Amino acid sequence: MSDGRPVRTGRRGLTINDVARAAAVSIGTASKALNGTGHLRTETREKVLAAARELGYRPNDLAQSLHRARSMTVGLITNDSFGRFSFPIVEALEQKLADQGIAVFMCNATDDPARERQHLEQLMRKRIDGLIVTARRADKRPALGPLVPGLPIVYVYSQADDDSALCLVPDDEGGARLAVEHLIGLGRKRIAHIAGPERFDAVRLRAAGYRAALAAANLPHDPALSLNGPWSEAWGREAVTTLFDGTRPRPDAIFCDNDQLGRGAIEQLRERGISIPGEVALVGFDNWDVMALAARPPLSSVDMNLSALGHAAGEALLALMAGEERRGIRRLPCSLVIRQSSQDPEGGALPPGTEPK
Amino acid sequence: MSDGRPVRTGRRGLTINDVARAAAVSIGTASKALNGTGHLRTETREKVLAAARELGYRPNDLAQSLHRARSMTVGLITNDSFGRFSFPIVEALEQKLADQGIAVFMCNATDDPARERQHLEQLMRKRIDGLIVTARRADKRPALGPLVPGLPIVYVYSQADDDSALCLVPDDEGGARLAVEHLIGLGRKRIAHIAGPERFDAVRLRAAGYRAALAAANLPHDPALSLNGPWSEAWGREAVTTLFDGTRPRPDAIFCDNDQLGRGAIEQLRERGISIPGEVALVGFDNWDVMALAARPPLSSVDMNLSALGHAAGEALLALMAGEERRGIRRLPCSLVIRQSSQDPEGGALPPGTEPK
DNA sequence: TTGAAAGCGCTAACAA
DNA sequence: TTGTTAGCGCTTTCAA
Repeated sequence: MSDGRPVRTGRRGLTINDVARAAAVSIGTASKALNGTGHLRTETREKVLAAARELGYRPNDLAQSLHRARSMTVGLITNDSFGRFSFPIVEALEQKLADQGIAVFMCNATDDPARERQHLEQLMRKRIDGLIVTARRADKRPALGPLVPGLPIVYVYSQADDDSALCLVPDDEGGARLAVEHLIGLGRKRIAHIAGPERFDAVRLRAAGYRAALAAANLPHDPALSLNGPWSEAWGREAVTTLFDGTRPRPDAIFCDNDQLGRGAIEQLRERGISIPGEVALVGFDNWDVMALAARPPLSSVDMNLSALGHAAGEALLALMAGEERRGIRRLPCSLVIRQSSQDPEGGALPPGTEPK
Repeated sequence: MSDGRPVRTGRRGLTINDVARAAAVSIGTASKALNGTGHLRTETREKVLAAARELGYRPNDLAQSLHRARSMTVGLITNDSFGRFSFPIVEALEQKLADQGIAVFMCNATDDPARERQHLEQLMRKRIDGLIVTARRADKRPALGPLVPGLPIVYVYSQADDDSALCLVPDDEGGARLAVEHLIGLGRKRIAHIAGPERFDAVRLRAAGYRAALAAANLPHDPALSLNGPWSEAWGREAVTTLFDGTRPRPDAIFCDNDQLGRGAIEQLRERGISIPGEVALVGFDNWDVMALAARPPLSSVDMNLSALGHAAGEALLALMAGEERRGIRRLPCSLVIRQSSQDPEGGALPPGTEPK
């Protein structure tokens, strides 16, 4: 085994050379055996494999990448201080890529463009094969593409101000329509909308979906029933107070732009002794279980299918990396999770595109 | 510029060779200039740097790592599929390491040992310089060290069943003591404890802290005031119902093992018309803002300082990577965030180790 | 079917 | 102070 040279020291691992020597073959042969390439006698191939296993050999991806000009890594730049929305996305994404042997560098930029640049620079030095960019909300952000021409990029839960960019976002409008159609299906006629801050793209889209659903059912749209405010439970409560202040006909259903608003609304209704879903049915947005399930009664909610979004993002990045051309904004469907707050008391059939829970 | 050889094709970047040629120096000189090593005339150094900038040269970390046997990457294996706890940790950690030019591979194992092994294998092939392991709860897990001898590992918010492992966790016992001492400081004598499931290490430690604080103040420990149950708001509500069922003297304060329990408790007290903090003061655990702030009144809570934990983990990993020896369990201090649910109505001085908010 | 050798882009030891 | 060169561990022609 010893050949007169100094013993390998430090954390340096075994090389393919060691395997070749142990198997008494050339290094080229060992490489072919290990990679399943070329034409080799089965016997030789197995001899090498056995030696590798025996020695506990682990190929060095760094060296491999150097040669192949593919690092089998991608970068992930996130601006959601790693929250509730990006995590399910990232999780699915990571899984999808790991299945292809691709590892993900995680970088948090926390909305600091300088930090983002710095990360991008680092990632490029590591020769990433692709990049995922994700953010807190689906509003436009400066595109990264021009900084790194040729690098495949997918924006997910995030949109770039560049038509040639590929962006994956939930279909907010469709999700809202789903919710409101469901309420209409319950026979409700006066459906209020407790909405988030209007500067959010998602908020405007959900409002559009709300109005579209009303229009499709020939229900009038009463602007007095749409209230915008912050993303908080407190606003959900306050909005209910306003809606039920007696100056206008009471709504018989409420669509809320997120589950915190929904929960606040439910609490306020409960305190006023208004029955749910009897007098007022509710649907929230996000399907954040910790909120939706803790509400009394549990809150129906639109699910953005973030895992599916992450999965799709992984798939899209792989496609781009394979040389495929993709661009534009893709809106992925939401689904509706029905809980007690909007349960049809009659137990009627569910509208299509929904799932009971 | 053209030297007769074929034009560089594909996504292959510029090499140090290109820079050297552009600056009309040798490749060795270029390397020294770029790395700030060796002795070079300032003029030459700047000429090289200028050429590099001009060309938009980015060193190839892969090649560099191959040579230096340091990849400047670390792996992060997480088992918290939920993210709420690990994210603040990971965020701080990533930042700490990025500052040192180290990038983090994020791997989600979702509690599947096979997946974890697979990830570890991948990471080793990428020649990571270190590994962080994090989990959902501070319970013991099988150590990874034996699988990858010599690799620096830090367990954070997670403990390995191996004395030689380095584990960083929040000081649950100390945190609980902080909370209960605060309640005692408010003059409360009968302090209940709404606890999580007993199989959790953290739950047992918090119970110990609770008892320790009582003992230190010479208050009796009434077992009837300690109730274990699931981590849900529903259990928080139910526990209050039990505590106030009239069969025992009423508590005048409650310490809850997390903020969901705390919020449930507050809601139930509110429905019973019991004033907070007047009749009953409360403190929760986790300082999960979305819960603590939405409660009425806002819930005081123990903060595990997860960012500090992440920062410390990064620092510890760097130390291990630098060859330092560290082992054992380190418990990092929690702090107390006081809100209305336990605000001293008199506005007295705060006990030490706490922060108002 | 196997072996030899030229590089992938970079660093560091040694020469000049 | 600068240039030359031998690798780092691996893949892939091209010969044998």
